[in-house]
Order: sequence, then structure tokens, then C-alpha cells
Amino acid sequence: MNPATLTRTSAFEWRIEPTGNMRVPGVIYATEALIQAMDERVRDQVVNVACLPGIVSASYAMPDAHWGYGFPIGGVAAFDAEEGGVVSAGGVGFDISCGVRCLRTGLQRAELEPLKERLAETLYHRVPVGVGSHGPIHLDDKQMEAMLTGGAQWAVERGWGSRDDLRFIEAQGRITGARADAVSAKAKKRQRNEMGTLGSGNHYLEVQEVGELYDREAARAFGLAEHEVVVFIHCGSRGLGHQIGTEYLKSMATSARQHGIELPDRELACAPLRSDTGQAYLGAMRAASNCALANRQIITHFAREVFAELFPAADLELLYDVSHNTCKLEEHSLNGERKKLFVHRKGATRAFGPGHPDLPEEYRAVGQPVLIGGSMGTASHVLAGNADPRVPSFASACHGAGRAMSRRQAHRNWQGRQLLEELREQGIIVRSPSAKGVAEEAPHAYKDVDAVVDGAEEAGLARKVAKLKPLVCIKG
DNA sequence: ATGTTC
Repeated sequence: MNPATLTRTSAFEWRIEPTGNMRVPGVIYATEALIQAMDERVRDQVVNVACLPGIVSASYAMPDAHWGYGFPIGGVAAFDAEEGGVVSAGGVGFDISCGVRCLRTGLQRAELEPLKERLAETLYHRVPVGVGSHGPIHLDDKQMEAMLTGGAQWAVERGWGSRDDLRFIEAQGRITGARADAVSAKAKKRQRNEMGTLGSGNHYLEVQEVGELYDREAARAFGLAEHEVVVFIHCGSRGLGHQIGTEYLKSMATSARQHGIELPDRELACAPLRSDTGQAYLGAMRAASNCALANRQIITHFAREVFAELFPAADLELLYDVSHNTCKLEEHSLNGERKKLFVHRKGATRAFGPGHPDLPEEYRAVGQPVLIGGSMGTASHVLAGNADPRVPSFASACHGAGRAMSRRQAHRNWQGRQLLEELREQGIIVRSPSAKGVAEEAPHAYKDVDAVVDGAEEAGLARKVAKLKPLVCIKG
């Protein structure tokens, strides 16, 4: 993106003043280098979102923003139901409640190294991966309804994990207001055999070593020490969330027309929060969020079984689980007033600052863990949320490196098998059913995650705590 | 992201 087309308001804040149908400004948080690397279409999408009814404050983009369906990936926008605000399926994304969880293992990298190959092999066979992957769990209609309303709490009650896990999950592992009746039979059918599966694309389970620490106090609070091993799990609501997104995009196009909402882009289909379609979507989206939370909880259980077999001393404790594709009703300050707002975060992570009452007490002094997944073979990061008044973007931060090129382009540039060999030379074992998928996820098909994280920190969105280096990656 | 095209 050409920086000259934006108004620079600080070293890390770029604005688009309202013109035409924009109701609020656009704001992009990034360094100049990240702006230059950003797709031109991000600006158009930030502008389009700023035109939607009931949007408050500004249409925001995080440092890793790239072009997406309707909303940019890395987009944050909040809506006020009292001001005719809307909810948009494209503002959440197809992979509803896609997110990351991080587990400590209590192991040192040196203990893991001799068994690394076996660990990769065993994890690959225990955790189903790939397009259309099915697992050993099959839900009937009644169990499906319990899962969609119970989330990770349901999974723990079924024996997949412990009650202690729940304190370290966004919303204590269960999103309230879920409506199984707002989820179609087709969506439920698609999910029947997909619980505890990773899926494909950029989803993965990665075993990592804690590298550099940047904030020792926060690292201590999060239980992270150098050379210790952690597990990162990145996945979402599988076929169920995708089906819900597809169906509600259609009904929202109708709803927007009926309510006289002028859409700058048909991909921005939305429904008033105070409408039957808007309420049904919120209920279905929350059900999909519970599906994603239960899914990550079950995968955690599989990972614990594998580590217990190979490393009797291991104890996989949940550090945190947070979504980066969702719409949440949250209370935020707006012009000095506390307001309940519907915050869309699409490819953006919630990042509550120190003192937030929703955080577990262990983390309250330092802020929410913000889990940033890198691309395959590169680093991941743990950050801590800020409460910085310079960035009024509803306590949000970036979610990953962000793609630098399309899947098609990546597929042209790299060969899966060769990438796997190169990574192995670096001591990183990748197991995947798809050579094409590996090529599409090539490390250089993404932006430099370190630069994105530095940009997020410099802008004041979150503080760097620890860098994580990959050892074993199970890839969809 | 996705039973990678209803």
C-alpha cells in the first residue's frame, strides 16, 4: 500500500479521514515498512467497513492485515445495537472462532530432542489432520446440541481435560447465548465426525521451544522459561462453522436489502443486531464458537495422551486459549462512557490489558496472553495485552504473520517435498498429508512474524513476552 | 477456512 494515500498521525498510526458514505475514519496500526508490504485492497476494505450502520469509533486494521472476504483479515470493528448497529458474517470469517491455545509441558528441549522423531510420528497418527478429516468421536443429535451449548465445558465433562483447564480459556470455555436451533441440520451433519480434528490450510499443532524472553515478569506469570517446551494448537470450528458462515451470508444479503442497508460491497452482507436474522446469526456463531473451543479441548486431550506415552514426566498445563475470528459483546469506554458493543475481530486477537476482571487472577497483573502463530518453520510469539489509551481499538492485537502472497502464487514458487527437507535440516520435523498444502504454507509465503509483532508492540497494541521456536509441526 | 464447485 502506498503510504502517501494515508494520513500519518504517529509513527505507527495511519488514518483515512471519512469521505463519501464513511460514518467513521479508518485507522491502520503499522510501521511504514508494514504499510508498504500491505495489499492496496486493505484500504478499500477498511473504508467499506467504515460505511456500515452503527459502527463506532473507527474501522481498524492490525499490523498483519491482508485482503479477505468483505472485511480485511486483521480487521476490528465495533457496533452499537442502539444506533442501528449490524452483525456481519464476513466480519467474523468462515472459520468461526478459529483460535490458538498454548500448553506448557514442563519439559526441557534437551529431554525432548532424542524422541523428537517418535513424537512427530505419534502425534501425526493420534490427531486427525487434513481436508475432511474425521476422528474417533461421533456425536448423535443430542450430544451435538450439548456440545454446541457447552463448548470446552462439555468436553471436560466428557473426560477430555480437567476443570482447571477452563479457567484459562476465553469465557471459561463456554460462550453463552449459543443457539443450537439456529444451526442448520446440514451444518450439524458436517460436524458429526469432525470433533478433535485439526483441518487443513494454516491449521496446525506445533511443539516449540521457548526462546528469547522480552518481559520476565509477564513470562513468570505465564509460566514460561527459556528452553522449556510448549505446544501450540491452531484450529477452529471445521465444517460446522464454514457451513454456518455460508448460509448466513445468504440470509444476511436478504436482511440487509429488507432493512434498506446500502452495502458498499456485497461481501459485507450484514443484518441489524436487532433483527431476527442478526439474532439467529449471533446464536449460531456462538454455537460454532463452542464447537471450536470443544475441538481445541479434545485435541489437547489427544496431545496429553501422546506426551504421557513418550514423556512420563510431562504435565501439559493450559497457558491460554483465545479466538481470533469472532464477534463478542463487550463493555468498552467510548467518549468517556461505558458502552456494550459488538466487537468483530476477524484475524485479530482479543488483548485485554492488566486488571481486566475477565482474566484469571494469575495473569491479571500483567494482562491477557496474546497468542501469535507464525508460519510453518518460523517463530510464534506470546504477547501480553495492554490498556494503552493511544490505541482505542477495543483491546485487540494482531493474530499472526499474515499472508504475503496468495496460495496459488506460493504453490507456483515452492515444492512441498523440498521445503520439508529444508526444514528438517534446520531441525524442524513437519508431518502433513498434503505436499500442496505444505507449499501453500511456505514460510516465505507469509510476512515476517517478528516484524509484525514488533509493529504491534511499537504501536502499543500488546507487549512482547516470549518468542517460540518450532521443533515439530503437524500440519493440515 | 471449506465434504478445496450448489
